[in-house]
Amino acid sequence: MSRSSRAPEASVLRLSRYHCYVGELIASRDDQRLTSQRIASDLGVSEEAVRRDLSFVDFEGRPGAGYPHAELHEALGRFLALSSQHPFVVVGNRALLEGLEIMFPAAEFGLRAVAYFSENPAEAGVRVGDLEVHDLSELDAVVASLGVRIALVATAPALVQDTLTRLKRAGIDGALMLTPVLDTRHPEGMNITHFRIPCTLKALASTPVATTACGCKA
Amino acid sequence: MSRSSRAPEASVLRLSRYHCYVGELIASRDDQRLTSQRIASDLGVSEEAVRRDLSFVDFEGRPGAGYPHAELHEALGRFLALSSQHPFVVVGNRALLEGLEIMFPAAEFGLRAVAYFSENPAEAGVRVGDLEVHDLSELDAVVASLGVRIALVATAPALVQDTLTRLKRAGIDGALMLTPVLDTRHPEGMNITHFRIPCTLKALASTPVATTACGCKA
DNA sequence: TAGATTGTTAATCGATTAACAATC
DNA sequence: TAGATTGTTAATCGATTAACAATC
Repeated sequence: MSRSSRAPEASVLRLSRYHCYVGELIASRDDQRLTSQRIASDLGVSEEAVRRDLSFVDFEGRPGAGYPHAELHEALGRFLALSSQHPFVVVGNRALLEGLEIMFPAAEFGLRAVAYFSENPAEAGVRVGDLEVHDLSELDAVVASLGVRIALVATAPALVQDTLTRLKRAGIDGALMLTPVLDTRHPEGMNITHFRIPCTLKALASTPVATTACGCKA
Repeated sequence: MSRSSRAPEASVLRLSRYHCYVGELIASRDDQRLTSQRIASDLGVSEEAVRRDLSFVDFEGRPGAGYPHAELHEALGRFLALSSQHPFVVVGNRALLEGLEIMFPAAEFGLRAVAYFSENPAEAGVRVGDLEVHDLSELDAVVASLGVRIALVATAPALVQDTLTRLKRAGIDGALMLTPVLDTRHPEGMNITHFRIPCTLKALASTPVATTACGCKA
């Protein structure tokens, strides 16, 4: 059931995991019953959390039965404002774009890279996978024609500020920053999540014995 | 002042940011006074949080004056159990390793990649930057000889479980996973942080207007 | 109906914010 | 000393856990 109040950030992040997860179940023709208990155990969260998270979505489970795969997936996509293969762009260097395709097969997670941009003008025009690499100057035109809203930013640290400004101007309003930058300034009205690789590596070095620890709340 | 109780995870992550930050100040010969207020404003956190976080570190600031750069950096490094250029290994594919060097210049953040491993046996032997790429089968020997403890994992999703098992056996006890996997199982006693790229992209797509939002608590 | 599982409310836990006495 | 800034304690906030009535 959908509530009046907005879902907390932590719930939204878990809901997006459920979306990937259910998508994968559907793709693999899974037909076992899908209950909060099963989701919880597969994803390593508590079953109460699963039910609580799902209560923010405009969708009802069946007491005694669980959640029908297709309807749940559809409802999660609607809640998260996702199309079936949600589009995003990537900005980085050619090698990284190539490597990323192997590490992160977007289609398997219900996403689709629709444009690549290189920070290096010399790399414009080459192909990476199915896509042509564009120069950063083409951002406006390409983004406008594709109607995409989110970006994965993986440029060199020095180019981050400029890249964010360009992305914003081109109409991108959500960015995931893979490039480590200490500075936190970013364009007004843009939604940014930082993955701080160096900080997290240092935190891992420090963490004592650690029996179990997963992470990344944002 | 160092406290008896352990610092919360969120504080450890911020402390590791302060470590990068102060290291950068020192490298750039900064000589302005270093106060909780300045750190807070530069890094986008509250000044109370800065003081609170630093209270876990065995080190005292000077009321009315602030924190001496070098001593603070040294104390943070000690708290986080870091050497001056803390070593880590990376497992992925060749293109990604190359691209990563541009996106994440480790030395600037007080870290140092000491060994690269490719999931693709055909890529063993090639050079990326200053390092030779090793085959995964060499993990044990290389890690043992270098005495490294943390890893950045960026293999294809299908190889993650195997990679983690090998890393653990080789003596690595902390890993940052860049590869998206839904499954949460991982070797006992290993400290793992997941950066969930697809989930975070989906969450960004969903997030409403957003005036300000930074993230990644883990 | 009985068994299973949902949706929601109340209690707990942890982290953040604010306030202030201690001190260079 | 006076001004500034620290370290710490108390109050607030949000998220997680646990418990249970509602329902297929």
